[in-house]
Amino acid sequence: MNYAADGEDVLLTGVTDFSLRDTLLCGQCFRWQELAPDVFSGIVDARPMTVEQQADTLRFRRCTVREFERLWMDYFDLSRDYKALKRRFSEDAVLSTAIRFAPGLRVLRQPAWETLCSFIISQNNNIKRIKGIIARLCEQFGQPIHGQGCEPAYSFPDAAVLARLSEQELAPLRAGWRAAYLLDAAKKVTLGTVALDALYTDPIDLARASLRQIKGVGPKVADCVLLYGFARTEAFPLDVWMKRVMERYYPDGLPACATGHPGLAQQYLFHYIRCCEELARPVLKKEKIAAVG
DNA sequence: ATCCAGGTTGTCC
DNA sequence: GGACAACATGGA
Repeated sequence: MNYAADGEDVLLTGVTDFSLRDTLLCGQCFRWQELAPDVFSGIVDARPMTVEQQADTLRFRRCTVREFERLWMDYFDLSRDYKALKRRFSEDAVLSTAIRFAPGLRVLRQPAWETLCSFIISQNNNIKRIKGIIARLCEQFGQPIHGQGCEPAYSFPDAAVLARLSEQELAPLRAGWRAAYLLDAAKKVTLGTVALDALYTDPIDLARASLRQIKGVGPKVADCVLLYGFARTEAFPLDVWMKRVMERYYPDGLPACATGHPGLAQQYLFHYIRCCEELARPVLKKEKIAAVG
């Protein structure tokens, strides 16, 4: 893997084990938009970006090498050895299948506060609506940025900004009961009751307990935040889909080859089972079973 | 109309 | 500890 300036862009060549599409569309992030096949625009840390993939090259449009190293290298988890990781995971048959289904999947390292809010919003919600709520949150309360296109872009609002707002002021987001949870998160982060910086290094259970002081943060949301916002690959989000995976394939727990990074194994399994949902959906609902007699 | 969506909370036992 | 309804929105 090599990177260098190419005109106004940064060009990354020899990229392996990487799919921009699978990585950005698998439900771990909510602010990227596919402009054309394999061309995505999004905003990270108040920095708008358009990225495109062609085979084993990635182009970061209008980007300096310095910015690439400071932000995007980390964000896309480009330093991790996925090849070695996948080799080890593939000792297990189910994981091997899931990896072959989406070999370019990666776990992003997203901004912590944004990730916390995003996964509070995600609870009992669907991805399309999650994206809508987050978009409105940024438009209403974020800072306008001059983007790369003509449309105005907005940063993700700081915790301190949200902490001043009332539930009524959040009503236009149409976030339902989650609005109160967002405000509680904003207050606790602003006051330092929950110190986000410590969560990069705290023992995982301490980090979980810290996040769970926030109303609306239960075990699943806490682990999503730790995995996607802090690269804590020991975290293992158990949502409805992963519960089906565990029930169906791993009644005795994850295989030994996944120890150490269950969160990364989760990523392949989650994507696989969600895309092949006919394998996972319950055959019949209770009512229908009753009706059939 | 009813069910579901990357769950959590409060309230029972 | 586990079970279970309620919670707001919007799409299927």
